[in-house]
Amino acid sequence: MPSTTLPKPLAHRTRRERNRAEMRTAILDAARAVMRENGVAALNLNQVAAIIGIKTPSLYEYFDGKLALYDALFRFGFELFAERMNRVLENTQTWQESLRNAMETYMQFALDYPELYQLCFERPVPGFVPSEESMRVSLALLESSTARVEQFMRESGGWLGLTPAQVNDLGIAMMHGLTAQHLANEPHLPMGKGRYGSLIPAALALFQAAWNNSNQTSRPRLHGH
Amino acid sequence: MPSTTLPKPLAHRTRRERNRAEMRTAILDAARAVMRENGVAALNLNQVAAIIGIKTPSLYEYFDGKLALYDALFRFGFELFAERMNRVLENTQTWQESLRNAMETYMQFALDYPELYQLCFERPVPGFVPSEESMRVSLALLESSTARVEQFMRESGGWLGLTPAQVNDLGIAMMHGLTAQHLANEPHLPMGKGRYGSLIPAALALFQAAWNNSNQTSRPRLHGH
DNA sequence: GTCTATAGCTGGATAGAC
DNA sequence: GTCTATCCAGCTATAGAC
Repeated sequence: MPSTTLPKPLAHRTRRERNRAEMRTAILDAARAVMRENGVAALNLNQVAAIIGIKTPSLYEYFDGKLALYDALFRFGFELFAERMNRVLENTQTWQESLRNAMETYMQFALDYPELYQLCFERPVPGFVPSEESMRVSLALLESSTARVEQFMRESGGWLGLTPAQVNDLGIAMMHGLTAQHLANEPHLPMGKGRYGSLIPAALALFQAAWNNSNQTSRPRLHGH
Repeated sequence: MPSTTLPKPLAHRTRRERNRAEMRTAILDAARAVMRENGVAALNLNQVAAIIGIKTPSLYEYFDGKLALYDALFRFGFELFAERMNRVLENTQTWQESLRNAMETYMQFALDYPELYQLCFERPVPGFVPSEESMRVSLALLESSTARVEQFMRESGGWLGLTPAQVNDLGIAMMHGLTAQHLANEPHLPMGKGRYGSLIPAALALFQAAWNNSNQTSRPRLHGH
């Protein structure tokens, strides 16, 4: 029968008929599923292979080993995060908007991709050192963030006598603290719900109040109401 | 020589001449050393045994296994932390003092005992569930903390319209965020130094400013200057 | 590229002599 | 209580046939 020489429909193609790139993403997806189930540190190549229907040695056609897999995931995670964060900050006008968007994006990322969040921001894998390229992404993000704070502070005056970098770090600490506590205590609840998940507005109010206070004591109020 | 029948000086006694309680604490100490070196998740019974100069099977005379060891360490860590925290909060008068002491104690504990801090507050061990007794210590601490905040808020009026529990959680998140970032980035620096380690005063200023702001907008200022 | 087979290692835990 | 000897499981990684 000549019909067997026709290409099968996409939906019927098995994994081993995919191309290299598709296989790599399939492997990364499977690895993420395993990490979500067992914890990031308990990534297991046998399980990964089983999920996508191949045998463990075949993985080595696509990745050099377990650490290479971690590295690819780390990079992927940071790029995904940076993309989200930059997109969301791109068109914000006020520092209130920026801070709010940053906090919500950070927590939402942790909820959407807990395995990537833990790998990228909590370093739970002993002996794993991320590649330099990933660190560059991280550094660039931090710098643009500080620059943004600096810009806002130039426009609006002092802020408790802190430098822009300090204000930025304070925001990061708050953001990370809320997210870490939310993930540790109520990871099943969406952002906005639960003991810590609901506290982003409160955190914003904290910064807002401090800003109000700083601006009315450090110099004359220009726009009282 | 009859002198050999005399008891050896304490300093010369080998570990196997100690009693049961001493052995248990020696094992726990060795386990902590291993966790500090390899990471909390990479606790290894062979290494533990080697450190105190016994063979691995002998450990089972004192602990039922690896998980039992984790559990004992978790409990020990939480009791140590609660003791420190309660002692330091006992005689504080103002909320400023309390918050400052709590933050400093939390970060100092993380620096003094990074392995216990990670085990107790970051849960890096897949499959390990702490015992109920330890959780009771944790819960009691949280309750007394919230009660303290409630007391302060009764005396000084509203706080950005937040409940005492919310204010408490906000403080915990800030405290945890600063500490986690400090440990992740500059664990070698003491408290008060470094990007995040130096930000406790800034965090206090943030809460102070918010308190000022809240109290002068929600009701007339009684003691202006 | 995928497989089978297997090497090689690590590490937790047990049996039983002393 | 401590040891030696050993088991067993799990996992990474490689060799070599197909």
